[in-house]
Amino acid sequence: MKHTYRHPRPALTVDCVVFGLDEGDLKVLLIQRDIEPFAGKWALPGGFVHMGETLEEAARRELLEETGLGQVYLEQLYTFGGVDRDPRERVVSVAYYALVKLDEHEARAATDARDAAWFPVDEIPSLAFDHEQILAMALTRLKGKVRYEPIGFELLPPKFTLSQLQHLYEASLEETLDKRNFRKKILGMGLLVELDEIEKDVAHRAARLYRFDERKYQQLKKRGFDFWL
Amino acid sequence: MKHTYRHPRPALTVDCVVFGLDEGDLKVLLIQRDIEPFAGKWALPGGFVHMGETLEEAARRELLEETGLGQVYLEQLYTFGGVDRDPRERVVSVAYYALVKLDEHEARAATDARDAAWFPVDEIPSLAFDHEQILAMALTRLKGKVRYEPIGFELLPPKFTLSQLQHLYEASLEETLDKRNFRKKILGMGLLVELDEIEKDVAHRAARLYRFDERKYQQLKKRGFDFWL
DNA sequence: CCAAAAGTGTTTCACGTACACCCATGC
DNA sequence: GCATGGGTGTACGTGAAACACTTTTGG
Repeated sequence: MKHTYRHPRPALTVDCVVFGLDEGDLKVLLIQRDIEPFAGKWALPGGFVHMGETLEEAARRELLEETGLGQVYLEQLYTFGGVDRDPRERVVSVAYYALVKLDEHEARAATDARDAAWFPVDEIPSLAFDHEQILAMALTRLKGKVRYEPIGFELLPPKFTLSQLQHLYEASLEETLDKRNFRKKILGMGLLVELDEIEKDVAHRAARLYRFDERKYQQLKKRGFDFWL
Repeated sequence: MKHTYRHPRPALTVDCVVFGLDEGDLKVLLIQRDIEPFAGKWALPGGFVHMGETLEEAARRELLEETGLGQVYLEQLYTFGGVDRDPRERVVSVAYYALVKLDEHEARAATDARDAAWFPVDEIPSLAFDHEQILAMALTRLKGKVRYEPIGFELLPPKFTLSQLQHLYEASLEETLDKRNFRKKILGMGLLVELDEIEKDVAHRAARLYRFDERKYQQLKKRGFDFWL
């Protein structure tokens, strides 16, 4: 099947930066390319946008096909339109970033034909195309956004300890936080529900578990509430 | 000349939301379409991305061609990929927003064949395609960004009064600010240079003129300075 | 002299920040 | 009993917010 147009067109792709939290370490999901160009190199999961799907649908489809991940938090990052991004032809790529609860998805991460693996954000190998630039922008964005929207919870399991939450913030903000001040502030927002449950199988005093109260957050947001740090 | 591909491709366009400040009123530049679809309707300036140019270059070119504006502050906003955005065929559009010093450009705004005009942001007519949605997002973004980056100065002439600056902030934030607190804060940042000049031709006490010290801002930013409000 | 906007300080209160020790549990 | 992380309160200082009158100029 051939498709002909009066003017040449760039190809259009989506690429996804997938963040996950592994024991307090922020990681990114990469796949190893099995075809040229850049065969053997690591790259962000992504692919061509089909005619009948929106950009976000394309991103979700690629994510599912290449990494087995469904039902993730997904947000558009930026569109990369450098003329020579791809050595074959002009390709414009709409980049998304995703936040996933790693423990729920870890198993299926490497199911496709291509090799997929999680890399700590400070040990990223050299990447194909301009994917290093995309990843850098995603990190900057995550760092900025995590401060004023409670998206961090997308990286944690439904039930979590305050220490886990703190480590998440320390990892994404790249700074250490004072334990008491952190707890004061986060509990003061009233968005966490204290559960009647504690950690298990830990070699020290077990911590209380909490969950994020999405419902309450939506209510407060309507009334002009600002999440902050 | 025909161009043939193995798979169908969306067309790729750029659209620009151009903001200008007119006597304290925030305005947007629109052009009236002279061809179908939506002939006669107002729309954002924009057009197709050529093969040899980046997305930003395309946006600048369209801006120059359709509105005569060059040398403007330009930043990518979002990419709109709804399947039925354009009734003719699949078109994905990368939206940009621009900030222009209106007094320097006003004259040439309506030079092209198409009619161009500035509309106050609260009196926008019904727009072609999904341009109302794009405009709404641009306003939200402007409102958010103006708080933590000194982009507002892009809307003012090189020499301005503190009242002009305050009105700009009041217009983009949609809230009123206390005069004394505003002056204290903005002068406290040390980013404004007091000039040996005052307003002219005003029917009341003339205000002192200031200019923004771009050089100093770049220095402070390197040292981790945060612009705020 | 009147209208219109320019310009100027102080007080109050909330919140961010710094800081150190005891507790519970598993091994 | 010891190692490991869990959990808790106070004091201080900075910065945001509220608030009203005098000054200058042109008409």
